[in-house]
Formats: sequence, C-alpha cells, structure tokens
Amino acid sequence: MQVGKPSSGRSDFPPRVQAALSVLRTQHERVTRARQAVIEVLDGTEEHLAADEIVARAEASAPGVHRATVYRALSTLGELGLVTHTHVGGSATVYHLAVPEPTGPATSVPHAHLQCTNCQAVIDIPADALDSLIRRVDREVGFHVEPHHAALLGLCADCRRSSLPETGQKPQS
Amino acid sequence: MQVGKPSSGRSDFPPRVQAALSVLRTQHERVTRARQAVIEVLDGTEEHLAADEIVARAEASAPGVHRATVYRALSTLGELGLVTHTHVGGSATVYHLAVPEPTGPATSVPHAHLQCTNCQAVIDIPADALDSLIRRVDREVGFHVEPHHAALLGLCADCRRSSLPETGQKPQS
DNA sequence: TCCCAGATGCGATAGCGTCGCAACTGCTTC
DNA sequence: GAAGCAGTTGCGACGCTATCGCATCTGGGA
Repeated sequence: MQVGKPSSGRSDFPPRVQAALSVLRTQHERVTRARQAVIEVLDGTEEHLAADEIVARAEASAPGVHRATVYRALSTLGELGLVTHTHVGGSATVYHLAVPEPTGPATSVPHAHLQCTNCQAVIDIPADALDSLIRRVDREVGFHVEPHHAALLGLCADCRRSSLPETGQKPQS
Repeated sequence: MQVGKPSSGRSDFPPRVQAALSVLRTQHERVTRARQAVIEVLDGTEEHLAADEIVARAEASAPGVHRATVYRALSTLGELGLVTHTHVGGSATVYHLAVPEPTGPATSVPHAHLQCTNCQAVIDIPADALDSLIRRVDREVGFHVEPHHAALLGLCADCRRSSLPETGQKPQS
C-alpha cells in the first residue's frame, strides 16, 4: 500500500480499485479520498472487516478520516453495488468489495456466511448451498432470500469437538 | 392477565407458564417476580418480542422491573432452554418461549425466520426448510447450523411487488 | 479560475446490551 | 414462624455500533 500520493487519475491502483473508481465516475459520484481509502482497504484483504476496522485501516491512505464518513462512504458504495455487507452475530456488520477481478471472475464469488456462536469465527460457504432453500421459500411464501446478507449461526467443527463436553466456556450469541 | 397476586405456588397460571416455573424449581433456580413476568409476557403472545417490548409488557405483572433485570432473566431462561432468541436485522434480538404446550406438541414448533430488509416484517418458516442446507453444511465443513438463531434477510412478497419499481423507498439493512 | 452541490469532520445523539455495586428477597434450615 | 445467606434485583454508568445536524471544505463541471 501507500504507493504514492492518491491523485484521482492515478493508474497504479490495483485493478479492482480502478474498476470501482471508474464506476464512481460513471455514476457521477465524486471520487474523494475517503471513498478511495475505503475501497483500497476492502480490496487489500480477504478478511471480513467491520466498519471500525475499516476506519482504522483507512487512516493509512486518508489520515484523520472520520467514522461517520466511512459509514457514509460504505453506504454510497453499497447503493452502487460496489460493496456488500453482512450482518454477523447480533451486533457487528462486515463489509466486502463486490467488484470482480477484471482479469477473470475468479475472486469474490457470491458466498454466504456461517458464524460460530462460540468462537465468533466467520466461515464462507458457496452461495449455491442455499439454492434449494431459496427456491422453496420463493415458491412457498414469495420471499426473495439474499443469501449473503445475514450470517447463519451455529457451532463450528472445532467448537463442537472441543467445547461441548463441559468446559467452562459459554456461547455468547 | 393480572388474575390475582403472584404467589409462587399459584395454580391459575397458563399451562406453559406453570411448566416453565416448575423447570425453574427443578433446576434450583429462584422463582422471582421478574422471571415470572417475563415468562408470562412470552406466553401471552405469538409475536416476536424485542427485549424492550418485553420490559414494557412486564410492567403489568412486575411494576418497576428494570431493563437489566429482564435481560438477565432472558439470559437465565435461555440457559435453561426455556427461551430462545433470534437475531433479526442488524440490531434487535427477539425472544420466544421454547416451552411446548403440555396438552400437545402443537404450538411453538421449531421454525426459522425471514426478515424483509425493506419493511422489516418477520416471517416464520418451518425449520425443515433448512434441512438440506443443514445436512450439506454439516457434511462439507462440519458446521452445525441452528436454523432458528438468525433470520435470513431478503425481500418479502409485498415489497418485491410494490417497492421495486422506483418508489422513493430505500431498504435499510 | 470560479463556483456550488455534494462530501467531510466533528460532536451529539440514539438504540441495544452489559457491568458493578448496594439493597433486597427466595428458599432452606432450624 | 424467624433467621441467614446466596442469588437476584434496581440503578446508573458504561461500551459499542451507527446515525444525524451543521458548518466547512472540495471535486469536478463550466
């Protein structure tokens, strides 16, 4: 990161960042330092980042960027379809860049999320695991499930093995 | 409601309330006014109640009951398996009484939840709608999904019909 | 370079939930 | 029926996530 000062026409951005910025321009949305920083942060990781964490990391390319600004940037980018968010647990929300690699549709394939109520780990699963559920719910109650939008809760393999026989641990969520 | 002053041995409680209270006694947990009130509130409705709403309704049988006390009661009842909770949207958590009618296993059948991100409505679906997903996830990643524990988000039938062609509405979650 | 709609920084505010602590009370024992 | 104590309650403070209003700043079109 920090490969130079962010000038909006800069061409040394990673491909997905460039793609996202050009969508902004196409949509007549302003390309600001805060938005660039948020996109760079999301592009630079495979993790599930909470807003908090995005603010912290955005400091690198946009020093002094404010929480509220990051929330607003995430909201704008979400409306443009550049970012998706997922509600995990009962509290935090995590964000993803929804821009495919221009070099091929390899990364950021649609996926759903599982979260362990014991260790809080978030696990990705292919979105198609929910296909039959989605079809059934659509057919029976006309509801359109967005599989990425909320994490399914439960116990991960590790926690099932280790914490079930009474250790002092207690699940949170 | 309010059919008399709450004395712990009282026998004019609805059957599920009595059943829940007797579980408390069996487990050597104290039967307090706050816990009784919470159980009565949950027994008295089919709605999905948030903690907030439970506090308000509990006022009837336990005047002055405090938010923190209701949260603690819900937590204790949850550990005993008498109450389950579901995370809906990104914020509120809703609670259910998990005590079956002693007269038959009719009500409080296991169910999962859908929530509309546009109108916030919560829809119940039979838990078995998730069965194949649960089996697949178990088989492939060893994760045990608890289908009631988090709502699946998406768009309900009404909102798909009415709000999709650009009305001014914007989804929240 | 000018200009202004739109974005930002900031602090205040709101909602949900938890914590520590002193006072109270179920429940057991006598 | 009274005593004692561990567990529960009431209360306010606190933490976290997220949003809002408003004055200031700035991206980008002319």
